[in-house]
Amino acid sequence: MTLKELAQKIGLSPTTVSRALNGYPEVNAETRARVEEAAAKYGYQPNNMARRLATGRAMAIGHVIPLTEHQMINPVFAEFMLGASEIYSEQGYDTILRTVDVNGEEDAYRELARRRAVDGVIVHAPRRDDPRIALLRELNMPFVMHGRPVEADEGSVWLDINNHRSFAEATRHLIGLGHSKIALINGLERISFAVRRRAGVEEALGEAGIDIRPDWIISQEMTETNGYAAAERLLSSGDRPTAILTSNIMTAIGAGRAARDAGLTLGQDLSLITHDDDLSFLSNAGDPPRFTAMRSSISEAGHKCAEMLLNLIAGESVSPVVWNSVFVQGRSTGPLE
Amino acid sequence: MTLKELAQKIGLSPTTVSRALNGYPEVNAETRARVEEAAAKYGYQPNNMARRLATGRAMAIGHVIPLTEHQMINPVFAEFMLGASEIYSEQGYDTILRTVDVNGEEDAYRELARRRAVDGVIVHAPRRDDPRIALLRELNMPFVMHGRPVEADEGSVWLDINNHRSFAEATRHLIGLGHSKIALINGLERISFAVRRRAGVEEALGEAGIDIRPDWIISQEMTETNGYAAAERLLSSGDRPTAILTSNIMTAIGAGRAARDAGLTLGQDLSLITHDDDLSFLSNAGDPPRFTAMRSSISEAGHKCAEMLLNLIAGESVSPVVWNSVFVQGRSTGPLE
DNA sequence: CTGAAAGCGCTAACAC
DNA sequence: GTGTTAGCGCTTTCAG
Repeated sequence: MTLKELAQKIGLSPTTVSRALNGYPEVNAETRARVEEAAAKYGYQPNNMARRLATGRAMAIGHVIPLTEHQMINPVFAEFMLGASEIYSEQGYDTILRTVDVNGEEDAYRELARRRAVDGVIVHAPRRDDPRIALLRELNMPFVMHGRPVEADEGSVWLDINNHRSFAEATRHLIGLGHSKIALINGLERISFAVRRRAGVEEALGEAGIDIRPDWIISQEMTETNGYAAAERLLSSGDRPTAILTSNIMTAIGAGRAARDAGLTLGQDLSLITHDDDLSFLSNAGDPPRFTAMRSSISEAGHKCAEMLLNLIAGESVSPVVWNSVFVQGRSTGPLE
Repeated sequence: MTLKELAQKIGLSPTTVSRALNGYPEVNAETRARVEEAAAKYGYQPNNMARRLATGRAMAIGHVIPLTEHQMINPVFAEFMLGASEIYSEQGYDTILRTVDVNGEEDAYRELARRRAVDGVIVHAPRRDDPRIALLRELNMPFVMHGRPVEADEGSVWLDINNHRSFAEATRHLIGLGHSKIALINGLERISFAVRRRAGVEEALGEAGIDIRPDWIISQEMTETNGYAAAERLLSSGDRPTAILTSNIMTAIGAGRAARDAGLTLGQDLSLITHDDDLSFLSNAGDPPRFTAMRSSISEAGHKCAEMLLNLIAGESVSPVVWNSVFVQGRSTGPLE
């Protein structure tokens, strides 16, 4: 069923039907109702290819995922898409995915632009001196970043949680409980959030007059294996931290197990606080230890980023957004609370 | 630069230019050369939207990823896409991704079909009584499965490794080394590969007259945490297995650590063999224990599946493909080898 | 408020 | 071999 056929059925011109269905204001309310009813009745679906050609818009959003980081990005990415998809499909947009290896990133963006395959892209996990920013500007491609660029930057649009504040607060919380030997198992510091988290921790330690021990600040990919290894190292010394902050739940699970293997009881011999991206799949992840967590919902972030990007594409002006993580009291935070 | 403009530049009709660029045989070789040269010179890029409308083909392949399984599917999926993308972009196809939650799967496929957004889809990890098969047939949507359907099924197209044989061989290998107390930490048995792997192990045990111990065959999502827990249980009893087969490397890493924590030395007190999907990111995963592995390359599988699907879409007849995993001798297989 | 007409940029019959 | 002529199904001026 094409627009033309539908128009014939109800004795209107294709033009009017198109306008009615696309919410143009000049259409008579009654006419619109009639059109909508008929469209529903005949199950009319506009042909996207035709619409794309006529409007010049691709009606698609691109996501370029470098495989190097997919261990970290992937769980987050899937959850992000869940939220973003809601907006996309609501508005009839498709998601175009390009998985690339280390060196394929620039090419992928260039090709998307050249082929006019997408109207805009989402950039995940901005990095230090991120080359994607300049590239996308050069390509004149609208983009929204999930995460905040490290470098001060006028005019870019992003959504981020308040990493600095969250980690400062968590550290203050620990200090308030009486801790002074506090370690951080952070993500890779070439990604912006990790830089900010570290700064937050250091700020809180500084305020309290606690010396920063460089060997207690660990930066690595956030996997369970790495978390285990890092915590094992931290805890093996006689002079060990009494509290550990971790940057995500996988790391925390690893660290928690290392603590147990070292004969320590969480919430008693060791405090563990983790940032938790609230990934839904974790309900399946066995029975990980639970900690006081700073939660932020990735799928909501996806939802919001998608909204921001579509607004940007529509020509509206969009400002960066900072969300605060919610501080949640869980089990086994102790020892002094 | 449009086709028409390009045609004018070289004094040919748009038709001829189109034919030359699209490899139609009737074009004069010299003409074609001239066209190609001009296209390169002016950087002509065909407008995909127009081509799509004219041909009626979406020039896109769909991948619907249910989030429930993404813990398992995701690492595999990213690697798969790396291989598939090569074929897709070579042929000018886009990848359309839909991430859905538990109940959104059917809707997603229906919508892709209704909006003619894709020319075909790849179905990942076929399940027992997989509803997607009937659905896609109903929708008349070409599809290729990565993995083999559990139920015998005429006419469906898939690529699978020889799960049954691989696991049977690995088991025979262990038996040949003198083992008789062999456990399997398998994936979820509602996914087809796990059913076949179990059957392979049981066949080899049966041949050797070894009784199957149901409590030594464990079926669960393949995560490091689960692998640890399962191995811990298996090894805690006095009557413990001397060899463990695991279904993927994450599980193996977990199991390996459980063994170590139980005071066992791999390749001496315990043999560990794992299937390894050859995920490239694992080079970053710390320093996991290495085992005798049955390797299969997921990115090659993606490459091949994409090829099969595009052929299918082109109307060629395509048959299912079985690939053999390569059995690789690694470190620490012992104890008797 | 509605309609007629002209494309969007390409492909595909059909002629020559 | 190459060109001419119609579209693909929609949106969008421009009239009325």
